[in-house]
Amino acid sequence: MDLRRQILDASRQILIEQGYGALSLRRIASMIGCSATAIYLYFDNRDALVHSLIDEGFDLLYDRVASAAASPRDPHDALDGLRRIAWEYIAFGLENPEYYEIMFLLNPREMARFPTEKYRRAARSMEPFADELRAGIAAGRLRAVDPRGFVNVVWASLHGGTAIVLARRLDVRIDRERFLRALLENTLLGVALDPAMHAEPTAEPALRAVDARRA
Amino acid sequence: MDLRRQILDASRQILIEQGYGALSLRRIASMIGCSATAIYLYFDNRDALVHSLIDEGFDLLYDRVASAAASPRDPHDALDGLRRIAWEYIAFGLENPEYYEIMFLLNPREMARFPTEKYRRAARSMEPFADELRAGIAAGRLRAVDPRGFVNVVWASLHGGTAIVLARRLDVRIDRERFLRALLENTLLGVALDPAMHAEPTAEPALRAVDARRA
Amino acid sequence: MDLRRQILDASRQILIEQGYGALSLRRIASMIGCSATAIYLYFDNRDALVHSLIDEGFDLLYDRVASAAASPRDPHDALDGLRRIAWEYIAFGLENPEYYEIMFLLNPREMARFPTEKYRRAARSMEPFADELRAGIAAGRLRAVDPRGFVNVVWASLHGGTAIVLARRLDVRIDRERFLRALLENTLLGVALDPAMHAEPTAEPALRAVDARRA
Amino acid sequence: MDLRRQILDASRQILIEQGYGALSLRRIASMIGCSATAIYLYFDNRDALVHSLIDEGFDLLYDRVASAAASPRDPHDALDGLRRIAWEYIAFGLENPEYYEIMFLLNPREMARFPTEKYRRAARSMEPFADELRAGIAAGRLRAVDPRGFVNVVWASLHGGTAIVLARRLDVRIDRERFLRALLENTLLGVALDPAMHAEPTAEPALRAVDARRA
DNA sequence: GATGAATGAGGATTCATTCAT
DNA sequence: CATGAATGAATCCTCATTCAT
Repeated sequence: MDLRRQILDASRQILIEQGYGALSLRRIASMIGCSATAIYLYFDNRDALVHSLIDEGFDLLYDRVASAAASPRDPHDALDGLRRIAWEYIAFGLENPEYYEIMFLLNPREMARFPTEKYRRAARSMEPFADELRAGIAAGRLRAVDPRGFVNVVWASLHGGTAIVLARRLDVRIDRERFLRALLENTLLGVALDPAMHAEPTAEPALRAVDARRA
Repeated sequence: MDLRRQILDASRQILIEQGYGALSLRRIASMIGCSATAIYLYFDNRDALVHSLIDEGFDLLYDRVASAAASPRDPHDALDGLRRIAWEYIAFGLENPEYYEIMFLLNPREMARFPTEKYRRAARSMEPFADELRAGIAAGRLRAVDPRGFVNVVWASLHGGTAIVLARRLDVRIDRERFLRALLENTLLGVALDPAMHAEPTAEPALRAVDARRA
Repeated sequence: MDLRRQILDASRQILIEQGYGALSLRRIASMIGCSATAIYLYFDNRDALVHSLIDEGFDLLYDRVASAAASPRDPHDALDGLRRIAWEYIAFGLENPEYYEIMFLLNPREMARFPTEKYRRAARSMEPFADELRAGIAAGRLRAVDPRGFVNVVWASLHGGTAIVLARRLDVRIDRERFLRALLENTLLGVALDPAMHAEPTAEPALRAVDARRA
Repeated sequence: MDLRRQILDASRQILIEQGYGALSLRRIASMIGCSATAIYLYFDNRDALVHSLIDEGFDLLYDRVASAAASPRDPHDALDGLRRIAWEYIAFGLENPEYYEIMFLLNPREMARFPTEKYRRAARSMEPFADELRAGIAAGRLRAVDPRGFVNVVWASLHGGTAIVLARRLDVRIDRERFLRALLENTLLGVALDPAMHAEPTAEPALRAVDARRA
């Protein structure tokens, strides 16, 4: 019924199945079963449509990350909060490759048409992480580092890991979850007071879900 | 004269100036001044051309990284070798955005036509790093970790940092070099025996060169 | 409030600013702020709308020409009346390029859908001129010519001059007003009893106004 | 065989039969029987195609006018040369309405994309007339007037007459040829030494040809 | 080796118009 | 009186690719 919603969903599906390059108005229309011109009733043009998708993606990511930040955490594990937030970021990427693609992987040239400012919202996604970090430092649970700098460092690591997995560039013999967990743990070392705390990673529920879906 | 060479160079130039989306045979041909069909004499099709570029890129990257691994290092700094190699990877990405784009940033769906195996060569690029790592561990200069796992972790970090910078998604107020150095130092923490060794980052020559070129 | 009026006015404005090719229902509607379908409540279709504009234009032109014919004239100048009327025609064209375009310049094929008869009203616009001419001949102030034939000759001249100016095809080094006056004087030679009466053209108020508006 | 020639000819035919607004690449292609994209092998884009047509038209017009200027003339008729040249202009317009349309009648807004300079060639078409005029004045056969100014005046008249006829806006009860001849004679009055020379117009061969073709 | 001619599929977008409300 | 939803046809144009030369 809600054609606008249908358009956005069809776009995401095409993104998932065929990639950004295949996201044409015609294809969207034929997938929905409406005329290509109907899309113009809801979006000014193709870019505006992608734009809306990007906005949706950033909202979704922020909500997930923020809710992870709001969830209860292990009081005996100083890194637990950071870990949960970081995992949520990764899980978002793996569970919503179509959003992640247009939000973070889109060819820099392709996205030149989109207002740079929009992409700054990427940084906002890491704010809950920054808050958690500052709180930990203030409470003396975490090593004192420059919060802003460290947030970017963590973001880069998470992004790198997510991108590599999504692009299926990881050696098939490597267990994805172990890889991502090792990446995260290594990254968080920078604020860990006691490196000895880093035990073997256990099964990560968020990733299990992704695996199940993909299988 | 060597038309094949000209084609590849023109392709790279288009990639640099206009991005992957603009890489069309027609454009390549008109830039060189030959006919579009002439390209088919040297490449089976458009994909094969990109393929060759990717191959070249991987060769180039490997050479740089390998030569960094072969260069003399500070005997008093256990991380010096790893650092040099890692920096070389980053520098390659920043200096050759056109190669890096098709090698690592290309939309996963777009490149579905390329043999996945080819992309495994990405891993090979990190072999010199792995060698250095194993040597360090064997010599007791580095903390004992699973070399293969750690290499992937480092790769993810480097890739994330490089990708963020290339996509110009880093907050403009953040100094790029400091960001990348912090990222690298934080990543190498995992194998550092003595965390106290991490001093303030100094100017990084490789990045200076990139800056100069971009300016 | 009067939507019909608003539609017509918006159409004229689009005609002025963007030309006939840009006169689309969608554009009209968006300029007014109503729906495109609303236009169909007042006009059968796009053609009918243009039709109405043409009608308006012919009415406007006739009124101006007729009022020029009714204005007092120099009793010592036998051509004064003809001159005033002719100038009014030219001034109408230059001041209302949007009307003039659809009335007289519209591609003959484009307007095939409009009843040819409508365009015959163009001739009616010259009737005051014809009357003046007949009166002058009857009074012996003007050379005896076939009125109907001469009216068409004058019309052709005026139209040619107006069209050339509106299409901006006149060499920029040529003064527009002098050009038009020379054209008019030359045309009126045919009914002038004494060619010596043709003095230097003085400033023409009607054109001054147009100039002011365009500047 | 010569597709470029075919494209131009088909374009002219569409122009004649359906007008400028109907001149689309698809229509051209389907008329010829080739693909629409084939047109791009010979013309950069639609504008360039029209451009070529305009160039052809101006060349054709100039050739005709120039050859009229070169033809022998009645030594006893001071206006004979001017008359022949002017008629040739009119005849060109009536015989080649498709050329005349894009050269002189094209909507001013539509042709904004074409270099203004091109349209200056319109003036060049009147040069043979200007030469003849100057020669006549120099020889004392014609009344001394400002040649440049008078040329424009004549051009405006010819253009007006031609445009009115082509647009079929002339009252059907008026004989087209008589109308055009009257227009021309009246226009040439400005340089005639002896107004008494203007006899009844005789049949004009050029127009007969047009009539025959149209019938 | 290299080219020119040609194509079919597909790209985004605009338009006038209809219909149910 | 007015609208919103929707469409089909049309617009120009770009692309990778083929084929005969």
